[in-house]
Amino acid sequence: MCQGVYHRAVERSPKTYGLALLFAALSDRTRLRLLNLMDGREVCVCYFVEILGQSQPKISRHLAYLRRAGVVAARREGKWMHYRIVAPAHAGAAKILRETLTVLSMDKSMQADLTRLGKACCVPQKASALEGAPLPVAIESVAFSAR
Amino acid sequence: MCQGVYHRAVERSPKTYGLALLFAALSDRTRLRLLNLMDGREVCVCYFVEILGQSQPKISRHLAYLRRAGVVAARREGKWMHYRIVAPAHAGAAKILRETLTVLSMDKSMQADLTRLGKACCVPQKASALEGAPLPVAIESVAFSAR
DNA sequence: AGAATACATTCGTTTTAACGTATGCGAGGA
DNA sequence: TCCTCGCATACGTTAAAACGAATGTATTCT
Repeated sequence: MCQGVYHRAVERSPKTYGLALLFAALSDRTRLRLLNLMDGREVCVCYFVEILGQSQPKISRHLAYLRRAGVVAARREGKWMHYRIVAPAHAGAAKILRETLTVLSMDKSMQADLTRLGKACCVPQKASALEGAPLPVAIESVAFSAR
Repeated sequence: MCQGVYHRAVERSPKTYGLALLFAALSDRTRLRLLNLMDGREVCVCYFVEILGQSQPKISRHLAYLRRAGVVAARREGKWMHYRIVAPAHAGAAKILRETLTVLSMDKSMQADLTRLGKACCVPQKASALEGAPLPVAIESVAFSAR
């Protein structure tokens, strides 16, 4: 408990602070990379760790931040946790998030992340850490289709 | 010197970090209010202090943050400093900033700020602190017209 | 039941942000 | 020239973010 901007946002003025909350969630490169990977699909945590090449607790903490900000939701499937993007309650925030995802999709390094996700899924033996992990699943229709 | 996200952004990876930088700039309610007031016009600092009802150093520091983030620019006119929104270098950031301004314009508290700005300009004697202060000037054509 | 797997959370530390207060500085005005 | 005004910046404090490392917790496997 006690998460900086998040907490200040929740306690104080009701209006527009939801927006500041969204922006705080988007103000970290790791979180932007996670969101980009989740754009249009539901992804298992182990893929994030593999693709971003960063520690599992770090990934998990950033996902928790996004979850508290109302930007993603989690679903358990056996041992695995799947994360997906959800539309924020604030309609304006939802618009901005969509715009952001579109902008991210044009970034070269973000495209590279997606490429690596594709490779990790098609050639799982190359990433031994992903043996048996459930593949990312497209969820265009679920909640927050891109574009 | 040494400004958190800003500095990390400048030093590290070249790509997409510009976006995280923009989002950091937008992740504060006071800064969102300032940007909303500057949407489509150039505004003198004294008006920000008057309208937001917050200390001058606080306003000034937030304006400096926005300036370092490449979101606003300042112009001196005698004793007064005028601030205006400029398009960020990153094209995607510019799109998102425009979207954000549009979303802000629909917020009730942001509209209230603009109303108070209008009143402060038309009835300067009511706000004695603004005697002689230069009026905000529309700058639709300059750099970053809304919508 | 016990071990292993896949994540989440906690702890302690370092970095950064936000703020009030005080001070500095440039541009008129007396 | 000194003084004031409008604003920027420095200082010190408090709160919060980010991280590595360690630990906790479901779930599955044997």
